[in-house]
Amino acid sequence: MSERYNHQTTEAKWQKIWAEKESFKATEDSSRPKFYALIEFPYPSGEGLHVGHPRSYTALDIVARKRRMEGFNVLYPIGWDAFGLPTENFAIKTHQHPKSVTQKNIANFRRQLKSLGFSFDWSREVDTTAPDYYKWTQWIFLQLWKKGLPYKTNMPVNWCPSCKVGLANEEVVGGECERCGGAVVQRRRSQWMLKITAYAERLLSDLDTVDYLEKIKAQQRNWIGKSTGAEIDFTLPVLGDRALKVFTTRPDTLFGVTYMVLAPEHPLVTELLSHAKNPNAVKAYIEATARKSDFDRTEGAKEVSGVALEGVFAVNPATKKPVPVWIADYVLATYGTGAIMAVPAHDERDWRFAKKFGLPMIEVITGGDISKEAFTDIDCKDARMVNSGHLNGLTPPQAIDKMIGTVERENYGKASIKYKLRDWVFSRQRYWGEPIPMVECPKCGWVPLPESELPLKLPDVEHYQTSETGESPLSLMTDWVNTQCPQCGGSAKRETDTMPQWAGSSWYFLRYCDPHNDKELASRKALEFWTPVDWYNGGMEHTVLHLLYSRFWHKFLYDIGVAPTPEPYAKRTSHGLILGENNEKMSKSRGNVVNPDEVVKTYGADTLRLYEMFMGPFDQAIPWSTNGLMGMWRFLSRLWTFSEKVRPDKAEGDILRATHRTIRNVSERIETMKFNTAIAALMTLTNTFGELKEIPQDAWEVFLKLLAPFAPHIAEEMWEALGHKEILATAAWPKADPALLVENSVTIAVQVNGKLRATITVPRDAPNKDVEAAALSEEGVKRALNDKEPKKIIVVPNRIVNVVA
RNA sequence: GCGGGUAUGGCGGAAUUGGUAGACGCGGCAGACUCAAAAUCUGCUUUCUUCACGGAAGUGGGGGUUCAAGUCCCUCUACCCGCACCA
Repeated sequence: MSERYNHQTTEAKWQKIWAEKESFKATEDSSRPKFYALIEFPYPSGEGLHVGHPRSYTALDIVARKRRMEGFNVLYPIGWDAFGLPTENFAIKTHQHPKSVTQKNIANFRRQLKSLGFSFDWSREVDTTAPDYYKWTQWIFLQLWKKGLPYKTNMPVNWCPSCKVGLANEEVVGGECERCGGAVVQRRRSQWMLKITAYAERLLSDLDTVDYLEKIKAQQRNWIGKSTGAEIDFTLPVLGDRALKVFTTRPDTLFGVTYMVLAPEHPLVTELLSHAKNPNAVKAYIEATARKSDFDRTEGAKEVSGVALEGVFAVNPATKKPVPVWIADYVLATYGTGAIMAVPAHDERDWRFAKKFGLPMIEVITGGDISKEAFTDIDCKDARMVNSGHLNGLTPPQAIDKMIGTVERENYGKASIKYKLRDWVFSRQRYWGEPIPMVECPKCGWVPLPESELPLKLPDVEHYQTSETGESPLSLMTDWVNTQCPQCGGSAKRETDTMPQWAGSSWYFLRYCDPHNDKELASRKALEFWTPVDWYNGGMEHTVLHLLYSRFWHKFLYDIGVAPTPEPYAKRTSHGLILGENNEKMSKSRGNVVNPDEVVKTYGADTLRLYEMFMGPFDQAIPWSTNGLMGMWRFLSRLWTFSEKVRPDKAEGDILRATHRTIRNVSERIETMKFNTAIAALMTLTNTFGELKEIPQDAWEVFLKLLAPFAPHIAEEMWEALGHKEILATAAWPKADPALLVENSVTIAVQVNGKLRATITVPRDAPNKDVEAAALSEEGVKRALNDKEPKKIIVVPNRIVNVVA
């Protein structure tokens, strides 16, 4: 063994050995329990790997390596989520084909990941842009079509003028494009939609069956946004008593309704307009709101606006009295029924609106002061119904139940549930995505491609730029677009929009189970063997959309008998961001980006892996520290010198106990993702070894096994130096002996009136009397007692003595 | 506004879940080695006070429960993340 540790040769050596031995290849071997560890497959950008990627990959690599040593049959796969905008934009800018850009980027990512020594099964690599992969993405779309889940509709879409692409609501952040940060405008366009709302209830309730971090579940619930209440019909005399349907979560306040509000886009508005005395003012208002972006509408929330439909009234079904009808943009066309009953006394927005326009208020719940603010505390002790006919005297929750009964009995409404979740905008006017396998025939309408024609390959095109009108680049490929209707054989046109990037990532974890299958998405046998994913780790930025979309697709695949389980991921955790050294988000423009290649070259993959796990709690954002990184390098260099001190002895006494304590600590802390303290435990044992002249080999071997998941290369090298022929990666994980976890004697604290005055060392489980006597004979205790008699002595065995004086 | 979270030395952070606050690492200081520097090694390193022994204070602020509180309860403050005119 050379004196100084050479990480470059050692790391290359072991990476080669693992590859040659196929040490991490997963097989469907049912003699051992399976474990499926999953990380979010990367988007292979031109910038190369970010130091944030290895944080997640190392964490599950540690878990995967530990599981293998524990005897599990482990699947830890990797692939590329390679369709998408940045590549396409880069290709346009540099006059290359997106395909070749993608291939280059993948090659670079593959090299970088391999240099970090992750125990991926490289034989199962998938690439969402490969035709034999997206064939199955398209196949899933055809299955969705059979069940009526995709539909095409003309709808306002968020349009990013700079990316020239329609965006899902989820991709618009604060009125700006999530990708480029430019302002988003509204356009009307025909778009493919997926009916994810049909799965809203199951996506919500099945969260109870999975082990996700609580905050992830909370975000999913929040996004789905379930509200229970009632739909109530108000009749509109001007339209011959046709109903204006509203949704409310507060049917108890029905007697407090003083006006109605329709969203400007509500379908009844046009008809009602002709009955209003002020049609021009109303039209002007509607046009003004149409010009506003969603962002302006919500950002201007403090300034309420609206217009009355003068002369138009709706009849409150509870009181039979007419109330005026208004139009205001604080009511959203896209939620509920697009219309509300306004109860200004008990709703903050209605209260603000009524104040501004001088509309009346009726208090129907006591307990607040509605002249100052809306009273909305439904669970307030003093809250009782008033001015509400048969509801008077009830608490609001009682009144809600009773009113729903009344509404249903008297037949002007029904109990109802609404969700915030909206259908998924599934088409993009871009080139670099999966073609949607649909054909539009003038006679037959939208017709799916037969499955035998899949994959529908992306044609090569000269220009990738979206046209100014917003059509996909594929629309310019007339040869490709013009085709025959699969149903009637007549001339027809292909869909030229492509799928969003979310499509390929919604099922990739299934493909890993059987990545080379050309008959099926994956064989039922392989899916039954590997799924569900046992542990999925990824970033918080994907805990809403990617998780929701992939759960949706998975549930659908379960329904049609493809996936064996209703939920794809048994457990989901998240890692925190790695910030720049200046505590800001890493970015080129801030000049604080750390390049993993350089770290690996200078300090080695093991140092990087250890450092990223040690830098702080795994789920928290944490700034990079080059000094901290060097500390890890010192730790490994120091370890290296210990090899010379190893003697073929058996550990005894304190060293044996320290070793077993470390086994327990490291084992537990890997499972709870407390990697920072797991490494601290390894360092503590290292410090113990440092004090020894000779290190017993059995203790040293245990240490190397514990180190192996974290710093696999150096651990293998030192393991081999001991004369082992089999690699460490497949050695057995050590078990802590409970008998060795307890000390023979314990040092316990002695307090006087709760303050530490001395420590005493006594035999484990010594009788309380002996412990008391030892405590009282301590100088520090005597001094603090100052000749006073103790009133009471509390002894917590093996922990603490507190003398109360 | 709603939901989730955080607050501990100069810094990143530990604390067996109510029992010796500051593990581990970084940084700093002193010493050894060296012509010198780097690297390495050895010690010290919460603050105040004391020549010293020792003592006092201390986990964002205030209050409470307890023999005992970073940990439990009440209350206030600050910051971070997500969602947000969602009826």
